[in-house]
Amino acid sequence: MNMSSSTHRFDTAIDSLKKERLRITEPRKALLQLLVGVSKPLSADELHEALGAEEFDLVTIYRNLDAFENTGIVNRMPTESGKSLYELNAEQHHYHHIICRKCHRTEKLDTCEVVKLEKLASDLGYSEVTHVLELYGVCETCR
Amino acid sequence: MNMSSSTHRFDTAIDSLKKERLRITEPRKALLQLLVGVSKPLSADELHEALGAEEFDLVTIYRNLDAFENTGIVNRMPTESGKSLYELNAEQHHYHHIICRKCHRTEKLDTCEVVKLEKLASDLGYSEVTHVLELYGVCETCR
DNA sequence: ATGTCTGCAAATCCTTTGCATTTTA
DNA sequence: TAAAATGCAAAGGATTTGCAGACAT
Repeated sequence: MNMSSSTHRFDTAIDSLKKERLRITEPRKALLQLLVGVSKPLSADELHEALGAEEFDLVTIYRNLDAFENTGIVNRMPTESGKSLYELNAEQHHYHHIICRKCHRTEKLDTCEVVKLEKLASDLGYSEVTHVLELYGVCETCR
Repeated sequence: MNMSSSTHRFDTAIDSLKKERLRITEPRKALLQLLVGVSKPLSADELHEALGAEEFDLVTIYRNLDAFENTGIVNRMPTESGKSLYELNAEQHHYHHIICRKCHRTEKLDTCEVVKLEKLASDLGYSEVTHVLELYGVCETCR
């Protein structure tokens, strides 16, 4: 992730906020800055910590992640453990993750083979079809 | 789902319990009976309700679903809403669901195209690879 | 100026844990 | 009868809500 690409992703996100008439506040800027620079999905709590914890309230993080999700800026994904992870919605490229059950190491898998299933679903009459797909396993170092 | 197939699935599940030295109790029999006869994944709470609610404690449902998951009798899947759904593990046939965001109607999609991704993950050195995949959309009647 | 966003506190929802009692094998 | 499972009560963790004050437009 080089600087100009992060900058671009940040600007794009800010534009989305403006288009939705959402205000450009300090917490929102900081959260977006963080999200564009990060390479794996993080929980609300991890994002809160990464921002300094005392800086902004956890509730604000939740509310903004929610707002970001609604405007399509971030993707939320529920995990095996029941807690959700968030990542910037990389429109350009759709991928999934493999997550180690023990150390929670996370790596990208840069293919998405679910297109056929989505087609099946829309053939059944469903619209706005999206999916949540995560792979779980035990990584080499944890085995 | 005809009677003999339910019966068979029930017996198979009971056998798994015996093999794991888990005891065959009233709540477990009732829960399995329910699970084999049901066609879509249900939450712990829904299962509890379906069993009569006063019959057994919700905690018992949770503990048994957990035990069943560990012995491979049921699959647990986290959902967009943060709550988990459970279904009998149909070893014979792997499939996923499409869930309506509004009415929560659930239908099976009888293909799984994720095999390639799992292979990718094991090539990365991960073992015991499994996945969670759910599709979300808005069904015809809700649109 | 006004409607939106924030922080704080408290509530809610789902799930888990502790412990005394009952039940299964 | 010993180990495991249950029920009840209470704790826990993640997320949401209410409301008064602060801030962006």
